[in-house]
Amino acid sequence: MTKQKALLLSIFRSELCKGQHRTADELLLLAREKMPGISRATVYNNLRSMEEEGLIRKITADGGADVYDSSFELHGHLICTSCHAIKDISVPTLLEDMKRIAGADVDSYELKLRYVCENCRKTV
Amino acid sequence: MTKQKALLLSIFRSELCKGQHRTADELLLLAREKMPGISRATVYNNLRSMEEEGLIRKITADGGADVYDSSFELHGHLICTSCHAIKDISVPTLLEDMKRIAGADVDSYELKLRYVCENCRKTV
DNA sequence: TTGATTTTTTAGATTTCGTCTAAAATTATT
DNA sequence: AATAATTTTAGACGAAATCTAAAAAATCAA
Repeated sequence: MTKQKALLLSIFRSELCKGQHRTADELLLLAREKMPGISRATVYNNLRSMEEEGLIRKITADGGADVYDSSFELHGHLICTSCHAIKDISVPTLLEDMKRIAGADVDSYELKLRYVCENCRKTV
Repeated sequence: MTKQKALLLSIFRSELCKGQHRTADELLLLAREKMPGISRATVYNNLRSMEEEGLIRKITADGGADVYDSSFELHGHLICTSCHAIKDISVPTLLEDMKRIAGADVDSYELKLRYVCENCRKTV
């Protein structure tokens, strides 16, 4: 385990990322506060390996950059089509349901639910 | 309705796109067979407006380019993590289930199920 | 229809995000 | 300690999509 990867893991486990969804670029900036010279490629390399190890989860966002979250549990995302805010949502039986419907061994899923959040609903 | 947009719609409704998932670039090439001068920007413009009108659906792919499909019904996608092939899957009650679980008016969803397709399972 | 207004198209530049490269540094192995 | 394997680094590179400003086309109004 390199210092760089350990740093990224600690960032994910810190309050900085609790319940948050961070872009690679944000994570690069957070990492550089502790380790100024860390390279962009290193952040991307480690994000990839951490995702492959199941330590973090990548959400392929619609418009902008991909976003990472640190929670271990598989879950869905509510995405506001107006302000683009993302909220986690637990969907307990979805994986099992999908295995049954698909008739195949589904390994994981990515579920994005589009809606308009309360805030935006008010201010429109 | 411009000729360009009409052409793109006809391509989506033709056999060329039935049950297929096409990238913007593929659609540009298909369009240029009929209208050689059509611009890349025009294809992107119209894909966006057609998606906003609900005529087509955009799937933000993990690695490569976004992909569009022409089917009207909301549905999920089974994506093979080995060969990246995409298959449609009908998930009848998902939208209603999600509205209930989220306690909010979910407008639509994007569901990607990761699995290894039969072909790839054999050849590993 | 004619002229004015709005919308769309076009070509190419630009931006954004992420990957690749090759050398240097670090880490692991013998 | 010497060798091998892995990771980091800086910056170049690439793919995908958006932006720009001018031209063309479509729409609207009289």
